[in-house]
Amino acid sequence: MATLKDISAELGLSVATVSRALNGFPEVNQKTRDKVQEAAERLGYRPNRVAQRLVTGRSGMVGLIVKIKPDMSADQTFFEVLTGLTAGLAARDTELVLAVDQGEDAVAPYRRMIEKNILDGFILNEPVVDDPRVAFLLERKMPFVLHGTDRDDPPYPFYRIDNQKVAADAVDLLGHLGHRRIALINGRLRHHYAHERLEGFLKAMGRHGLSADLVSTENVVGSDAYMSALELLGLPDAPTAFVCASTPLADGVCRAIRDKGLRMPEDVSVVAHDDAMPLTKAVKFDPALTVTRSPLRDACEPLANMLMDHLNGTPTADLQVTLTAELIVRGSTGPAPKRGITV
Amino acid sequence: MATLKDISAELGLSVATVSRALNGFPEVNQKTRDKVQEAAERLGYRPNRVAQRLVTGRSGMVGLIVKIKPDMSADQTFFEVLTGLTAGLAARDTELVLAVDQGEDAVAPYRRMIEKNILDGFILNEPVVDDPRVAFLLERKMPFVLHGTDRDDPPYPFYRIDNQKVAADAVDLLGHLGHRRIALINGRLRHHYAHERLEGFLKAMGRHGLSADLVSTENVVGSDAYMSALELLGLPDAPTAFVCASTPLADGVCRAIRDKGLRMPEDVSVVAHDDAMPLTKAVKFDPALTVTRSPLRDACEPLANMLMDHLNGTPTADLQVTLTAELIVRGSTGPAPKRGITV
DNA sequence: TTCAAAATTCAAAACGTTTTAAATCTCATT
DNA sequence: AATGAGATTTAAAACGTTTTGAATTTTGAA
Repeated sequence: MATLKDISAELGLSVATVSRALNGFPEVNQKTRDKVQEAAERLGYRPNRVAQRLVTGRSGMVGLIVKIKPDMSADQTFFEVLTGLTAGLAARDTELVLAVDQGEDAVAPYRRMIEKNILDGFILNEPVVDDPRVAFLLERKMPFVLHGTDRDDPPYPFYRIDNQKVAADAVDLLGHLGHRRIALINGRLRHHYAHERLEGFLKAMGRHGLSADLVSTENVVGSDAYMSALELLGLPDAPTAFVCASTPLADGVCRAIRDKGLRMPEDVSVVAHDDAMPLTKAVKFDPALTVTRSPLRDACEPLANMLMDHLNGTPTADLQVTLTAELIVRGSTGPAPKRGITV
Repeated sequence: MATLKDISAELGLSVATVSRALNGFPEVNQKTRDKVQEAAERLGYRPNRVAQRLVTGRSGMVGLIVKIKPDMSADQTFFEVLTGLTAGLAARDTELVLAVDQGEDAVAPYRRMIEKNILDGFILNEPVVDDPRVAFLLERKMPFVLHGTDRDDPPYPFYRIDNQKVAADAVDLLGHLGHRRIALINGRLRHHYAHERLEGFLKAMGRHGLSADLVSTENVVGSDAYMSALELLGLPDAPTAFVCASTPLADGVCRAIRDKGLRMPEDVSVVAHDDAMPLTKAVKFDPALTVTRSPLRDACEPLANMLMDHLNGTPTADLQVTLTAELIVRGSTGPAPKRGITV
């Protein structure tokens, strides 16, 4: 493999000039630059990244630690995330190193990777409230970006959606349609996003002068949501609308509505948040699902770029991005039924 | 971050001695070694891998390029592979770098990674016949190990199962049970393993003096196998037994058998090869599936170790492993029915 | 023609480790 | 006390790059 020295010997130039010529420094003569580039091409020169990294102090690698949950099998989502991240990182000449979290202590794999001393930073996802990984990385001063947040006023770079607004938009839509009894089918409160959704829901309900007594949390999969919805629909003052934290949860809710002999949207309306995972497509629902939409895959490249910017010294304040999810009204929402429903 | 120089300054020793002490060289005085280790501990010394790699010429990273097929969603398998590989590599202080193959030319991502000049080797899987990636890596003299083979007499390290024997064992079992009309439901012949299975099937059928005219290839998913089996079962001289290349294919075959109003194993026997993927479990079949079994996840750690050995100069001949799959007889196979079946 | 300024190039240091070859130390033998 | 073998340590080179500070060449004006 040709080195800078080979090129410099070939052309009778110093290594420094060759380096600068190839790296586009302004102070090198155009003729020299041309010669150097030609020779580099001819000799098949490829910079030795290891040497570059030794001198720049960067490893050129960032870590992603994937948590393997025994119950869930990886869906296409994971590959989308992977594709997005590697694409974004490749554009900045950085590699993605993968490790596997096998359950134990959440920070253990991060500690291991840090001690190996080969990573410039991390990409974190699926934060829980006051995530211990976040605390650990902050303490060790290891750069990272978070997809989502783990607290209300985070001192680190993140890329998230406005989860309060997600819930509020859903409530506003349903409120304007005349619904008074609106239920929330939320995820696990250990996730910060679930907290935010709940808060947004409560505030919006308050603005509409509605009582927010129909709240179910800790729903993980569709069948949880199914059970929760069934129970809520059995109440004397049952909901006429559901706000769901995800499309899989909405799927469970829709099943419950059907099984109760109710129609959607005539009897009950449903709004869900849609991360646009390939498995449960909102448009595949019957009727198609009204959603707040924010494709997960859209987050990957920004995340990669933000991490690189962070490493290059961009101040944290400039790396805190909150997106607004788009509200897409489809067939699963309609005007509130004229009177209460009894089953 | 403490360096060797810091330790050497601290103790008034030379950097060389410190390095040797920490790396367990025999020529350093025990007292010195103790002092060095204590100081390293105290100062929190971690070797700078980049520097190590610059001098040793190794990057300490190997690549895995995952091919994303738009149709299939990743099953748990991928995570098992990932877990196995990272565990095996971590034990040898090596990281796994992931890249994504987005469809284009099969060798393109390998070329990209090679030109980046940061990988010591590759792990390849799912080879096709005369795999272009293999040809490319051989030509570039880039070390790799292959899970499976892409040709009959491979000049590279591999870890595979004896696919001819897989098919032969199935045929032998069925032959001894009195079956004369045995069908093969095979995968795509572009995969070398499918070739080998076919060859083993044909040879074994020949040994039993049976005509191997019931062969279906190019079955990718269960529904393909369903159609193929349906067609074969409609023939005048229909099969009384099926040999299937995988459990998902066996699932399709079983559906076809049921839909034809036939019983398993009374009317038709089924044997499949079982890579022990979590999605389609052989024991979940009714009756449980007779299989040749060879868990995919068992291959991961050996593969990682073989690649490391390969990098360390172990001759290729010592790194060509062929395992025999275990034959597990369960309820899906029984004696051939007394007379032919007509539907 | 001369000289200062600008443009360009250079030599050398630095990054943190491993490894080679040489130097020093220790200690038993003469 | 001198010798020499063995044990231990050292200085320095090497890996391939970037970068600093100095040196050289070129340019343009006086």
